[in-house]
Amino acid sequence: MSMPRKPRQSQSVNKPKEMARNSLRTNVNNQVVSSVTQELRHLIATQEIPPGSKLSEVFLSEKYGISRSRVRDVLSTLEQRGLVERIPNRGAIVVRLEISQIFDLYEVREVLEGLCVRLATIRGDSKKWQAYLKEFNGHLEKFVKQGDIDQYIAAYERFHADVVASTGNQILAEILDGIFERTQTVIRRTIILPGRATQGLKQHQAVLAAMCEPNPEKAEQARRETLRSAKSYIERYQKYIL
Amino acid sequence: MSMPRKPRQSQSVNKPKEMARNSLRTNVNNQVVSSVTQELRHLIATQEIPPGSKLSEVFLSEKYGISRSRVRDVLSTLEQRGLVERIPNRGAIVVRLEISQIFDLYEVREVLEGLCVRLATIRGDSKKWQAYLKEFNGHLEKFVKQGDIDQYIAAYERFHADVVASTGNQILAEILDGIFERTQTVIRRTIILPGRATQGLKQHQAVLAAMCEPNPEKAEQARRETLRSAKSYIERYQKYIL
DNA sequence: TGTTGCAAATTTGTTAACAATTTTATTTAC
DNA sequence: GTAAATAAAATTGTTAACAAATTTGCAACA
Repeated sequence: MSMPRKPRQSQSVNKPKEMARNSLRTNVNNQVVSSVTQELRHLIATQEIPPGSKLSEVFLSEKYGISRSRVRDVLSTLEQRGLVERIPNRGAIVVRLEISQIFDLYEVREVLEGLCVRLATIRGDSKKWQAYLKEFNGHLEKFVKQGDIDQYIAAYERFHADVVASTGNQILAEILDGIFERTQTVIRRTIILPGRATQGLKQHQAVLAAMCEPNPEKAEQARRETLRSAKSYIERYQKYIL
Repeated sequence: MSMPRKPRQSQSVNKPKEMARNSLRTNVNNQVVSSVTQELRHLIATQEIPPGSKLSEVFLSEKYGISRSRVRDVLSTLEQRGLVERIPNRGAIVVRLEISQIFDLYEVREVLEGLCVRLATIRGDSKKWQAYLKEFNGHLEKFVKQGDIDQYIAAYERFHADVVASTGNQILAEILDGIFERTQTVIRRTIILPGRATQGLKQHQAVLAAMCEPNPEKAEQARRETLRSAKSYIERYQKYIL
């Protein structure tokens, strides 16, 4: 009734010119643009570019050697991901997370991460979780006691990525990714609060133990408890986090 | 460390030229672009533009009277929302939802909608839920028995919007919105399956009863049960839905 | 008939120039 | 000196023209 062409039936069997599908020029340019997006996402998430910073179009276009139009595409992406706010005729600035939004994000994160470990327990390989549990009980505990937070975080992030992948749920993965990049700084600031790393480790161990049984519901509950706990730390120490 | 300008301290108290902040031209154009986005989102979500349809840039630019660049902005937005797939040099086509993605969406939806009613029960006005319960027990039941599905859906959507708003969680609202527009057709096709509307109504009544008590956890569990039930209907009748 | 090759037309991707707005710098008046 | 007015510079928004790729139409040929 309104569209130019109806859907096409799934193409004839052999595709004659599949080779040219991803042409050189377009592909290279796409790659550049998405790598710039990737880099900016990272720099903003880690606050290497702090909230409130202005992202100038000409500056970025010169820095990354792409045209201003491409930069605008990047900024649109960042805007839709909630990392940047664009004010008409005044440009793009890195958003500053309100404390209320942090709590909102944690409420959502709690149920999604809970779902995550439940599905991973059901669908993932139990032996894998046993290996992680060993790691968490072993040298990770030492790292935490020694205050080597970076090692702890790195190991945890590997585990987490593995859990998400094990769910086999792409939608879930994407949503969690979006939440993660908005809470990354908060997470890192929470983990260094007094007693938090130790408590967090203990809670992760509980989650892993449930995953090994395997007891999906128990793992889900344990994971949710972890996040409620983190949230209450943020509430208590919010002056130091923001 | 790398950016052109550091964040600016929150402006001096009086803002001299606030009037011109949203200038006419920019504002009008923004409005047009976002209304086109809005319309296309709706047309795709309701499958008035069916999956597989090609969205031609020149066609859309002529139809809506905007330049091709603006159309491309719209298409980027639709792409990021997962409604459209863009193939380099070949254009944008409306995505066809895989059955596995539908299940993924329902898994996520289950926990998020559960969270939703729990928070609404805690934070919303109990009297409001009592009014809805009355409506659901009264003439909505008649609508379902008479097979007046449109009335039923319309009433339910009003209730749902109210629940989401009552959570006061903007993040949750946005994510659910994104999920909703991708599952809208599935929802409408599920509701007309034999016995589904009646069962669904009964389950909604159970949710509302729990919200009236008020018993947040019970409401959450009931809501999740509703979605598991819908999901199993989809599994059983997937041949008729896709 | 149908299939291969080629040129024309269409469509998408990109950029550079222009327009509109905001910001900064300078001048002027008190 | 301070503040308002004004001009210049810088920045964002938009479009139109160009480049590159894909699709289509049409012969030529088996």
